Amino acid sequence: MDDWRPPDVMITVDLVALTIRDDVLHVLLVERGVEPFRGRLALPGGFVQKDEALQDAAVRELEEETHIPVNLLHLEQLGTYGNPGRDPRGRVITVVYLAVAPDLPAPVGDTDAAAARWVPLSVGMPLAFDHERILQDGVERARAKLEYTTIAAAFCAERFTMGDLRRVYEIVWGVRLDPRNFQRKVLNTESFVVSVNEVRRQDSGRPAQLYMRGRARLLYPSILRSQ
Amino acid sequence: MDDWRPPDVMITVDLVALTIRDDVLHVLLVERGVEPFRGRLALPGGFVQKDEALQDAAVRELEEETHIPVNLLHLEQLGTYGNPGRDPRGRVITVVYLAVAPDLPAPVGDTDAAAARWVPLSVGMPLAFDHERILQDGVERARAKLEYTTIAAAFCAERFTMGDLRRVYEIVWGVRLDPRNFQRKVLNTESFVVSVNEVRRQDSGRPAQLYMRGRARLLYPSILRSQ
DNA sequence: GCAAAAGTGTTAATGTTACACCCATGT
DNA sequence: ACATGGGTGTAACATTAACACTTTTGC
Repeated sequence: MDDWRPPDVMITVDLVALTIRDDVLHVLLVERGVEPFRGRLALPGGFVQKDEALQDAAVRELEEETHIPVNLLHLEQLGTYGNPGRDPRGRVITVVYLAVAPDLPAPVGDTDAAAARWVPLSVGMPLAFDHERILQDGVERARAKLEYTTIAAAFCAERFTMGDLRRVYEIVWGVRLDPRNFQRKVLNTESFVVSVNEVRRQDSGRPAQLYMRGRARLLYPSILRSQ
Repeated sequence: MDDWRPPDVMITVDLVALTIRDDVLHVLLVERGVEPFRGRLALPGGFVQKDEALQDAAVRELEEETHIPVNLLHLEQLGTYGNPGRDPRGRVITVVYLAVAPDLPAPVGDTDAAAARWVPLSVGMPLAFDHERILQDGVERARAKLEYTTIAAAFCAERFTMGDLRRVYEIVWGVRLDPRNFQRKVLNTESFVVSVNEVRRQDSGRPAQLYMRGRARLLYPSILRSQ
């Protein structure tokens, strides 16, 4: 028992990064350039570096691939996946973070082949490793958290209208919500959003009030999925 | 970049195991026999073995310390803690599982000093490593999940009364719940509990109907903490 | 009979849903 | 003028909270 050494393992951090683009939920994916699963799409990620906190590694990976300001991001730990055999190269345990980001105008200059890209989530595409399962878990987490947290605002730009926020719920849940009841619920929740006292003109219809994210992180009462 | 190797890390699995004993929430702790933190209380845990799934490691550790039948346990991943510096021996990343168990009569024979023991949670006792923070997170997770899952039944023995179940909520949340409203809510939730058609006499009062856990895992509507 | 806990029923307050209606813009 | 989306008000309905009351035991 004295000479016993723990088995060799490797730790990676992977990301389920979600955004809404053109009214469709998108996930950030990279195309693998090396075996195993060469050419297959995979969640972005990489090894945790020496003396690097897990969440810092997630932020670093995300900044390498996107250029979204960190203050507009929602980032939380999703779970850890470590089944033996999930990576043919050996025992690789991955700590997965869920990131929710607004759809910002794409930064210029990043067009090399290895770069990550936003892929619409609609189709059931094959991913490398156990990433399909992880992606499923991430989407389900986001869906669940819309109900009782203010995570929906993380899908919106810094300033957004009530319609923008409602559209997040409608797209992620795939349902229709009554705009009038929705607005009342959001405004009745202390500090979910704060008014900017400014309006935004759109293609049609009356200009909409603008809001910013408030301090609140939890919603009570929740915004219900059923309706 | 070709010769780069991922940094050395060690993976452990730790447990926040909770139960209710004598109407007080208890956590399973071990007294450390070696440095660092020798003599200090710590969460039970150990290294993940080669080709062992993470949850299997958690079950193994729990069975080594307690002898609770696995089918009566609730077990879920709580989170992964990997800040550099959390363990003075090197980079140790721990995947923590939350276990909820009924308070079974203690098995005979296990009385050696290194064995884990149930410790009442009331006092703010110093724990080894970052285990205080982890324990806090575990208790908060259990508190939150009482609202919208059937996890409360995992604190109860195989057969339990409505009063037993209500007492779980009252103890874990530290509140009083109306027995009449509570019973109605539980019975109105399909498959939260199933009746055994048998009663249990107690020290005083009318004998209570017995129930077993149902198939349901999620509660809708939730059981509210406020009231 | 009395205390204690289980269990049933009723009412008031609160929250949710559905929808009528007005507002401010582009075309 | 009309279409479109924003925004306000209200009534029907469902859920929750509070509590009066009965049941069944031990002492």
